[in-house]
Amino acid sequence: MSEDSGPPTSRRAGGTGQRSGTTRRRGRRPAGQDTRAALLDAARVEFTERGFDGATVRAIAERAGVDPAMVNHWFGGKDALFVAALQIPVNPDELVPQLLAGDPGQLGARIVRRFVTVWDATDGGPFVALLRSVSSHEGAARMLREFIARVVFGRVVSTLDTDNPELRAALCATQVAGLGMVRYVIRLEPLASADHDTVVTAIGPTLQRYLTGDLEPPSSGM
Amino acid sequence: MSEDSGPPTSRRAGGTGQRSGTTRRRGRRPAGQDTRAALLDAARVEFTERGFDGATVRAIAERAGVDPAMVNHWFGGKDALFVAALQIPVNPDELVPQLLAGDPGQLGARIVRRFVTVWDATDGGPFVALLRSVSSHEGAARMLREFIARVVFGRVVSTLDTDNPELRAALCATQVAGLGMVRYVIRLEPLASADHDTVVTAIGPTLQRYLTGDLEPPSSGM
DNA sequence: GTCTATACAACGATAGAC
DNA sequence: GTCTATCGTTGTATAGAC
Repeated sequence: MSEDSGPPTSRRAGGTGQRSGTTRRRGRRPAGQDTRAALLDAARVEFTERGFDGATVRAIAERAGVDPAMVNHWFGGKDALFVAALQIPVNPDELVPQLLAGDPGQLGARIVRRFVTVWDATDGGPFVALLRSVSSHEGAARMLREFIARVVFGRVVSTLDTDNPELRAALCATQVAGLGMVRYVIRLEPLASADHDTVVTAIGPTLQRYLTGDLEPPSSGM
Repeated sequence: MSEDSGPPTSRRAGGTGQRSGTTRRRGRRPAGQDTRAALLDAARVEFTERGFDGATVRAIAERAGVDPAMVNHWFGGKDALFVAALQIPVNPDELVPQLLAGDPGQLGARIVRRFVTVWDATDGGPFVALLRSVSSHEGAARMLREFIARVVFGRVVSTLDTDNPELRAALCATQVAGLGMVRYVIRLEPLASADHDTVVTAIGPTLQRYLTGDLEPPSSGM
C-alpha cells in the first residue's frame, strides 16, 4: 500500500525549512513522519467512530497531538487524509495464498473463518467505517468494488477454473459483505455474538457453493 | 455576534426585494398544500443523496418550499424527520403472507425475487440511503435490526418450526443485505446487472438452506 | 373570535479555511 | 489562532381556516 504521499512541498530536507523557525536543519527530520503517522492513526479512529462527515479535522489533529494545519500540510485536506487512512487490515498478497492452501473443499470455511477473525479483532470498527465510506463517499464504492473484484475474490476464483468466475466472485462478495453488515453494523443477534465455529459452519457451505458448486437449479438440466 | 453587520439582515424587509414571484406569505396556507408530505418527499431525496449528516434541515425545507422551522413543527427535529422519511418500500403485513404462500421449497427463491423486484424498481436508491443511515446514525441500526428480526425474517422463520429460528433469521439477513450491498451500493458486476432469474437461481438456494436446511456440516456425524 | 399552520429572525455552537 | 459560514433549533408575529 502506498502510504507515501508526501506534502505538496518538497520533501527534500534542504528544500524547505518545514518549521523550527529560521533555523535550517539539514539532514534528518524524522519528526515529520511521526506527525504524519500520528495523524493517520488518529484519522482511522475518528473516521471509524464518527464517519467521514462526523470526523472533524480538529478532533483528528487534537487526538494526534498536532496542529490542525498539519492535515493540510501533509495530506492536502480532509479528503486526502481520508483516502490515506482507509486501509484494509489485511494484506491480499499473503491473504490469498493462505486461503488457497489446504483442502479445496474447505475453502469457503477458511474464508469465513478468516473474515470473522480479522474483523473481530477490531470489533468491526473499521468495517463500519468502510461501510460509511462506501455509502457516502463517491470514490469509495469504486475503490472497494475494484478491490473485491480484482484483489480478493478475483484471485481466489481465478485459481479454481470454474464457469462464471466473475459471477462467483460477486456472489461471494454478497455473502461476506452481508455477514459483516449483520454482525458488525446492524449487530443482529444471535449472529453478532456467535462464536467462530458457528459462523463458519453456517456460512462456509454458502461460500463453498458459490466458489465451486452448481449455480443452476438442481432440477434443471440446463 | 451581537450585531450582524452583514447586508442580509435588513431590519424590516419592508419595501426591498420581496421574493420574486411566489411570495411565501405567513400564516396558514390554503388547504390542499400538504407541507408534511412535501417535507417527507424532500427529506427522502436529500437523505438519499447526502446521507444523514450531509442532508441539512435547511436544504430539505428549501426543496420542499417551506420554512426550516416546519421540520420542527411537524416532526420535532431532524432525527424524527429522518425516522419518518425512512420508510421501507414494502408493507410487511402483506409481504410475509405473500412470501409464505406457495411451495415451501421455493421460499428462498421467492424472497430473493421479491427483494430484487422491490429494490430494482427504484434502482436501489432508498437502499443506499438505508445503508448510509444504518452506518452513520445511531438509532438507524437499531431500527433496522428490530425491523429485520421481528417483522420480516422473524415472521417467516417462526412459521417454519425449525431449530435455531433466530440464527436462521439472522443468516437470511446476511445474504439479503449482502445482495443489496453488492448490487445496489458497490454495484459489482456481473451481479449488478444480472437479470432476476440469474440472481434467484444463484442465491435462492442459500436462503432456502438458511430457512429450512441443515446448518451443521454435512460430513459430520457428530 | 379562536386556533393553528406558517414565515421570519436570531441564537449558540461548531466546522473548515486562511 | 482568528474569522467566517452555516448548522439545528427556538421564539414570535401573522394570516387564514374553522
